[in-house]
Formats: sequence, C-alpha cells, structure tokens
Amino acid sequence: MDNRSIAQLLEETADLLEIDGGDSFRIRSYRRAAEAVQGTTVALSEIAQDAKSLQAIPGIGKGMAANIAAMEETGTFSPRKELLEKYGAGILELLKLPGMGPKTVALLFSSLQIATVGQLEAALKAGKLEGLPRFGEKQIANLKKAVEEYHQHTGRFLLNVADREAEAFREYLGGLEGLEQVTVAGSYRRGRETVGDLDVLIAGPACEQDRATETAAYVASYPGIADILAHGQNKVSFHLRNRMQVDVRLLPESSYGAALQYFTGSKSHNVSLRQRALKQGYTLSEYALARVKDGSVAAARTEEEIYAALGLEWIPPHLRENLGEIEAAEKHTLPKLVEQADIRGDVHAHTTATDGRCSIQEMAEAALARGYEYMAITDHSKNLAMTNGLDAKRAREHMKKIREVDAEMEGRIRVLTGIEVDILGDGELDLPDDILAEMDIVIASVHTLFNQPRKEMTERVLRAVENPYVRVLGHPTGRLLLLREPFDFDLGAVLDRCAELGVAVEQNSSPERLDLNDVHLRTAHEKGCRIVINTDAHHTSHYGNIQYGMRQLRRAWLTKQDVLNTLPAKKFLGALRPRP
DNA sequence: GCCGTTTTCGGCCCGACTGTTTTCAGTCG
Repeated sequence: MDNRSIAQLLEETADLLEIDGGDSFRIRSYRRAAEAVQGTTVALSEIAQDAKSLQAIPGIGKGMAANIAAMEETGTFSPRKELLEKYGAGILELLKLPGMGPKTVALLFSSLQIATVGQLEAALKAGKLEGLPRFGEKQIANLKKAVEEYHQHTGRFLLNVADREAEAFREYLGGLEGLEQVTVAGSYRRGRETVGDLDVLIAGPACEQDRATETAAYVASYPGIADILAHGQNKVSFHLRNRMQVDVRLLPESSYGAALQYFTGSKSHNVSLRQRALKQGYTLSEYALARVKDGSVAAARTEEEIYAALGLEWIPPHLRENLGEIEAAEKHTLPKLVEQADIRGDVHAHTTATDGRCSIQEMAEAALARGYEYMAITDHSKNLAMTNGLDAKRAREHMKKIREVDAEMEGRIRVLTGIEVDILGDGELDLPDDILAEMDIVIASVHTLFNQPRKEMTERVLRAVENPYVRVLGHPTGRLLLLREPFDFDLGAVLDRCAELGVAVEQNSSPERLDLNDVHLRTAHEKGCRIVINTDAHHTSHYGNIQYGMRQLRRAWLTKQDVLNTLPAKKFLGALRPRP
C-alpha cells in the first residue's frame, strides 16, 4: 500500500471518530499521523513490519506503528471498517459539504437516520430538518445550496489528484513491452483545473491485432481498479478506488495523431476544426483527416500533420477551447505562452514559525535549487491562531531572521521579507502599518471566505486592498469559490480595484486551493491587473506545485510579459505597488 | 494516541465568525 492510501485510511478514521464523538486528542493523533505519513519520503510499505523505523517518524508511536503494520498486511483498517459499518459508507461524503462538521452529521444521523447526501437532500425537501436544534431558516438554506453545489461538482477531481492517478497508471503501463505512445488526453491534457475522467491513449506494437487482447488484459489487471465498466479489444474502461473513471484506448500508430486530436478536445474546438476541414474539402474524425472526394487519408499519424494540412500551426492543448486559437493559428499569431522556466521567484512561503514544516534556510535553499533568483518568506499573521500566526513582536523578530538568512545566502538568492496578513471582518488588517511598512512583500489574504455572505466579502476585500502597504492580494477567490460557480462574490470589482491601485493578484498554485481558473485570469489580464504566480509552499517539496497554476496561466493566453515574477528581483520589486 | 518526562501521566495550536441563541455551539483555517 502506498503512503497516500495509508494516510487516507488514517484521515478517514479520524473523521469517523469525530462523528462518533471520540476523544479529540486521539483524533488529532490520527490526523497528525496521516500528515506524517504523507510528509515522509520513505515508502512505508518497505518498513511496515519494522516498528522501530516507523516510530522514528514524529507523530507515529507504538499504536500507529501497529496500525500501519496491520494495514499493510490486511489492506484495510478495522476501526475504520467498524465505524463505516455503523454509519454507512456515505457518511464521509456528508462531511464534505461546507458548513457540515462532525457534530451536525452526528445529529442528523441520530435524529433522522441521515447517512448520505441523497438522504439529506430528501429530508431537506420534506422539510424534516425544521425544528431540529440549531436549524433555522438560514442554516437550512445554506445546506440546500451546499447540496446543490455538491451535485454540480461531484465526479470532478482537482488537477493534482488526476495527475497522481495518471502518473501511477503510466508507470504501470511502463511494465508492458511494445508501447510506443502513452498520452492522457481530454481536459487533463488541456490543463483544466478540474478533471472529470482520464482518457488514456496508447499505441505501439502491443496494440496491434495479434497482441491487442493480451494488452487489454494487462490494462484490465491494473491493481488500482475498483470495478471494470468495459473490457474489449480496443477499449478498457474502469473506475479507480476514488471513483475516477479511466478510459484506455488501444490505437494503431498510423492514426494516433487523429485520435489524440479528437480526444483532447475541447468539443467546441473540434467542432470548429471539423467545419474548417469541410470547407477545405476534408472530413476530420478520430481516425483521420480524409479527403471528402475519395476518402483518402490526408493526415492521421501526428497532430502536427493534421493541423498543418488544415493550414494551421500546431495549437498547444491549453488553448483548445475555441476562443480564437484557430484564427490565431492560421495567421501565425498564437501567443508565446509563459513557461515554468520563465519564473524567477516565488514570493509566498511559510516556515516553522507558523504552519510550515521547514526552516527559512531550507525554504531558501530549495528555492535556489529550483533555479530561482529570489523568494519571500510570508508567514501567517496572528489572526490565524491555529497556525501560531505572528503578532507584531514575533513578526519583527522573524523579519530579522529572514534578513540574516538573506545575508548568509551571499547573493546566491535574494530572500525577501514578507507576511501573509489576514483580513479581518471589517476589512482591517490584523497587523499595524508600521510593521507592514518594513516588509518587502505584504500579501493580504482572506481565510474565511466561504462561510460568509459573499456580498459582504467583496466589501471586505475591497477595503483591505486600500491599505497602502498591501502589495499582493493573496488567493483572491479561495478554493471553494473556484468550485462553486456561478458565485456572487464580485471578483470583477475586486480585480478592477487591484488594477487601479497596482496591487498584484496572486495565482496561488497550491493544488487544493488553486485560486484562479483561466476565465478568472483572462478577466484579470483584460482589466490590467498585475499577476504573480506563487505556490504558498509549506514545505520545500511544494515549490513543484507551480505547474498547476502555470497551466491556468497558459490557458488564459498569458505570456512571459504578463506575469510579474518572470522579472529579475530588482525589477520585480520595482513593479510592485510602491510603498507610501 | 503521541510525547516528554519531575518515567507513569498530564498536556496536547486557538481565535474569528455565523447562526442560533439570550450566552453559546459549531465550523473553519
């Protein structure tokens, strides 16, 4: 079992114990153990029977070591299993609804025997929640909305989850001889912020007639499969354990490009492309670009050939949304999209001073190792109490340490001082101006965005960016808003104001809270906002998450010139809002 | 359930905010 699965079992056990009213400290232990398991670089499956090594990991004690050993042996975890039998497998889904915590779930279960989102929906419709303690009009309305949004987004997965599954499957396919091509197409290839399913296209000798049956059988024995939906000669479909659907297509190499083009989409890009083909006397399908008059193949092997035959430059998948890319490809005016290698600094990172896991030095070294020319330490301010946020005194001491590390780096990388300051309910910041005035980077962030009336949220954020020391608006939508559209938070008004004031807008690439999708970013760009891409790193390994935000920048047609932190340090600081 | 230890048990991140209260429980980060 991989570390991630172990962590998930522990995490779910913690959730279930919470619903069950278990001891809160014991629950926290499970969560900490889950975190430790995810954070460690050693594969636990290799040391699972070695209690000593397991217990060397902080957060894993005698009990957890035994639990992990049992998980490895049995593939399951009995306390979790027993609780799931008591409450039903659907109970964990209820916890995912915003505003729903363990106490509410427990109450609904004990009073109305509600154990699934479906049952909650039915109870809401029947008006059964009225009269329950703490259930007023607003609470019920919020729940109804939450259920609605749940249905809209269920079945879609964040890009990093899709990435992980795609990589694992690709690795498995690596064990098969004679596969020349493996591509995950669909919205995954286009880099959308959420992915519905994985379309995996494979080709090579292993997919030719004589071996296709054998290859399909190999695919169908992938250990990650929960259940098989279809198993034929050319296609195998299945669900993974997290319910993500995977469609694997075995293709002849001669038409791989046509299939790749077809299955990458988007639908409306393909429609436009087919219309164009018809006008030119071709017909485009998943098998080939063929001449209408005699059915002869004009191009099929590669995407480049197909686009070229239609008089077009090859179009990067990130742009294939039928938003003018076909016209641009014809006129050779496709943008030169910003690339990861263009980014010269990451200016949002946390350390052990608050809720990060590494020291200032470690974060700085890791940024240097990535080739960055500058980075910033921006720990939390005191309002985020659970992160051990900095008050004025600690913030000042921290700044001193950051400057010391900056000096120690001897110019190999610039270590900037900063803070991620929280925005209070009235739009005030929770640290005084005189401290903010000393910081290179002041990121203002709202951390409680989604449980508020969003109209008031807009006013709150607008007020906060008025503070002259704020240079970056941190995760401007919050992850939940990204998944909840349409939302009535007035992002447009906020972006307008940021553009006017010169406050940079952050694309926070942390995959769980990826802030801005391509539509938001395009809007920001059109309004003239300065855009910064950061990872919000809480660990040295998080810098790599930049790839997730980067895909959205590319989808928004942004070039190097459109992103502030492609600039060298001095110019970057000069391009930020000037301090008063 | 983990940790640190005054080695055998007590302490374990906490404050803002909402919606329901009429003084607080629950959720979130």
